[in-house]
Amino acid sequence: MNTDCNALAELLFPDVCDTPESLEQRFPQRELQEGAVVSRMAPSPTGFVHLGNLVQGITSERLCHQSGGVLYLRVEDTDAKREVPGAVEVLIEALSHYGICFDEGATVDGDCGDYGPYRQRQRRDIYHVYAKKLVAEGKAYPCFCTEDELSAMHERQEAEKANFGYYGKWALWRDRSIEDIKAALDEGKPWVLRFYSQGFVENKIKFTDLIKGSLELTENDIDHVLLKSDGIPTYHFAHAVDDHLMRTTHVVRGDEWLPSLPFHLQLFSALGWKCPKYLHIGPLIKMDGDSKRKLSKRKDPELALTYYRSEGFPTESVYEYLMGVLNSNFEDWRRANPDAPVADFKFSYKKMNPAGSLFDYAKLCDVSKNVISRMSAQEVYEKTLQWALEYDADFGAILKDNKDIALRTFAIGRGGKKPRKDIAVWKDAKDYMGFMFSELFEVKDSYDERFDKADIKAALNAFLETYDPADSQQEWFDKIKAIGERIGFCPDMKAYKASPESYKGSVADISMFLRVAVTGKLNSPDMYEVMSILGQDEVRKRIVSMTEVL
RNA sequence: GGCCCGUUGGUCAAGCGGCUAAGACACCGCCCUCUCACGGCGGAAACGGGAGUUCGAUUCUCCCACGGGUCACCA
Repeated sequence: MNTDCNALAELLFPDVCDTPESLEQRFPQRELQEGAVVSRMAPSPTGFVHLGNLVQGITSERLCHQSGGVLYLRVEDTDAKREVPGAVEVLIEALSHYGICFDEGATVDGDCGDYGPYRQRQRRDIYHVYAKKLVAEGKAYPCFCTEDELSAMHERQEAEKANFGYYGKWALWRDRSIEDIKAALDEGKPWVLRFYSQGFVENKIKFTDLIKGSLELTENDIDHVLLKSDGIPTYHFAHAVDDHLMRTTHVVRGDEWLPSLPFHLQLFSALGWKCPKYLHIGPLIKMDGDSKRKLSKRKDPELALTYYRSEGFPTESVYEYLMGVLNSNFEDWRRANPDAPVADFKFSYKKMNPAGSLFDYAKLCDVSKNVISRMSAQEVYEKTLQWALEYDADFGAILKDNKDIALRTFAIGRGGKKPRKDIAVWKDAKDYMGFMFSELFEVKDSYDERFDKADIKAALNAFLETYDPADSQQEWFDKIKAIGERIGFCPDMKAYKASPESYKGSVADISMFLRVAVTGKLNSPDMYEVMSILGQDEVRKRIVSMTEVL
């Protein structure tokens, strides 16, 4: 048997010249401090970067960089059919945009690091060394089944209510003689390499996942494909070989991989390797009608990272929201350390929830308002401008041409102990401050019908008469009170609330008359500030035109 | 269908055998206040169900229900 296995290995992989030993030497153990985590992101280059990638990326990145370890990028391009040109660039760009930077691995212009190549298709020869070894040891064998045969098998299994898959009596090529194999090979039939599973579904294995805790799984009895007919490995085989040779200590991935974990464990064991620690992250869920489901690439635009960019969420907001989902104590930490860099937060996988989390848009907006409220006016201006130039060109041009006004408007109520929180996404800036620019100013709201138009007009005219841009805020406000008092509006809010029926209204209403005239809206930031930024001429012009339409 | 994971207020979540079961978002009320925003105070709101183990279960075990994931030469 053993001689047969060796002969088969030679027959299948005549060109392999490297040995497992030489590869071990080529990729030695990393010399890192005690407890250093080596992890990776291993996406397939589909051109679509989603929240799940980021969640996994943040987790890996924190674990590595908090421990003095290494984070690398490996491109899982084993499925040529799904590959999209330029996807690697898109991915690297998107992740670095969110602060995920790699220490080694695939880069835009090649590889960086001693454990490459980091693109799986370029590692073909490496996989074949181990494929040959497994065959020689009787742990893998070629299978010549066609797609049709396989699907026929699946149907029969369905009819017999048997478990699906290539195993036991269904594994047609499992114990074939070398003569049969030779014959098939001579006919030029395509073949895949399958794992010779020694597992039984009757057996349970115990395993501890760093996030899920202790698990009891069923042993794998399926002879999974190791190498596809083009000689390129499947995910499973590549995972074992790469993570071993690249000296990965922690594998962070979505929990959709949990069902194949028993197989991976078997593979590591068959190859004689210690398996890495695993962290299986629960999925991001969303409400769909009354039920929940995993966020889907096809149906949910909010899964794509580009969505947040075009909506105008600062990258920090998305990052901090996700950090809060991963480690819920992050929120408390952030409140206590409003200005500290996120890297100061002690991230722990132990705080991660084993279940999936529902994506909460309202929460994201709240986080984002807080993030933006901590920024300087300058920063808000720059980021709004950057966003607008890309997604709202007209607004972008206005911001660019009116930098001073924009900057001063963003500065209203900013920087203090209790900053305004009006903006969750850059898009909000337009509604918030559009009236500051003549191009966007329009009267959107109207006066409450309970007010007499003559009173409104009188108040506006009185304001025009007494308005002096040199007034202090107190002087300005005193004048408004006086105007109101003269026409029967209470100047003192407390007195007004005590007996509202004694007055036509209050000083708040007089302010509102001005506010609608000047900003076109019922709500706005501080009127005194707004007026001083707009300037006397513009303020007068707007009030005059309001008196004309009344 | 097989296998696996999960289940604390509307949502995110603390909790890890004994608590009046944190906190945040959203919601409601009040206060502050020239509107809004901010801030302050308060309110409503939860351990899926059933058996065990235990002096005592949200916490441990089992069963059920529900939800999710996975069963490819895709990752």
